[in-house]
Amino acid sequence: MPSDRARKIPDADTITGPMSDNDGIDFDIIEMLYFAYRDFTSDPDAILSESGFGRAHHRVVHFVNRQPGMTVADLLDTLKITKQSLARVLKQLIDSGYIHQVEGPNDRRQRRLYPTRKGRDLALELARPQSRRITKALRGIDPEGQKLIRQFLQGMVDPE
Amino acid sequence: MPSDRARKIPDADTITGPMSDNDGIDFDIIEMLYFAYRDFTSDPDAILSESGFGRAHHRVVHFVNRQPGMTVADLLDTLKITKQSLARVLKQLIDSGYIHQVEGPNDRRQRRLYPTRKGRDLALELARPQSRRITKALRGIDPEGQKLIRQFLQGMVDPE
DNA sequence: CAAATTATGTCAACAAGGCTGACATATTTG
DNA sequence: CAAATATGTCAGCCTTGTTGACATAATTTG
Repeated sequence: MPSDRARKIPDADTITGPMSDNDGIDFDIIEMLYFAYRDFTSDPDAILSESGFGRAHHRVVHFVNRQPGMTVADLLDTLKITKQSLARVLKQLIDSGYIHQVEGPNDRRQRRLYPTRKGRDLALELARPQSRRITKALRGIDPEGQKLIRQFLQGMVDPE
Repeated sequence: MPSDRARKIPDADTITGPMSDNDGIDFDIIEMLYFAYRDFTSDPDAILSESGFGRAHHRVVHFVNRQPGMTVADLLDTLKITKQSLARVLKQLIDSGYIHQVEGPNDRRQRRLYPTRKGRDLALELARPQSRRITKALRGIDPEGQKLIRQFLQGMVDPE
């Protein structure tokens, strides 16, 4: 049932020319970033959906494995989400044995986060296809070129 | 109320060593992609939230501006989402005058999508901060290097 | 031409993962 | 002791994805 609001002919306020890199805006890179990230996350997403976890769990597992012993506050700073959002997924990861909490050694209010063996294994399993994708994309690019790519990606991040 | 399940001392199943690039996995690039994309989308997100739109609207406005006259099916192929998801945001964009539908010239079932002036302006406004960010990240990288970056990003995308 | 296929729209329900606001508790700090 | 800090939790809301089912108009096919 195509909507009855479709016109037969473009009216005066219908733009027909494509937006292209002419305007000094690099639409190609903008789009490539979108597609690259979409596919980059698709591999772990597929693995996670089997365990009933999602992308949010992936991030938490990843960063806790990268920096075991980090506090909840560290994680909130890294992810830039609210503690209520974090609490939901963190609780599930703790309850299902992927992450342990340890009382802070100096400050007993803190909950230091550590992966379990199971948590480490999951993090590695999720990283593997992403690493494969990156390796493939870097194929044929020499170390200098790879350094430029890192520099570019780093330059895209807001300075802290 | 720190949970009563926090241990005082890491037990046997607590991994304390960080996951690092040793395992042949490039965790640095994995993380940089996450941070880069997060910040890359933050600029348009901030603009959109003022108009009551979200990231999904951004994508639709972007692609319709990139290829005016594309059909709904084209858009579904590009975004790889379901038509029900698309319908929600597309309807809002049409109702608020950012996008027009025109009956397909050969196939009258089709709804060709075109931006209005307002839609084009929005797409450009959203692209501008992203373009600025890219330009900044590319600063000091010569054309050959920029080509490698494009090659890398393209290589991250699944072949169609 | 009748039947099947295609392009699109729509209703309903559900899930993930963001958000805000408010409040509670334990611990540390001044 | 009072204030600040680290964390947890309840309740509700929003966006944006999902599935399944069904409807309509137009085109294509046998």
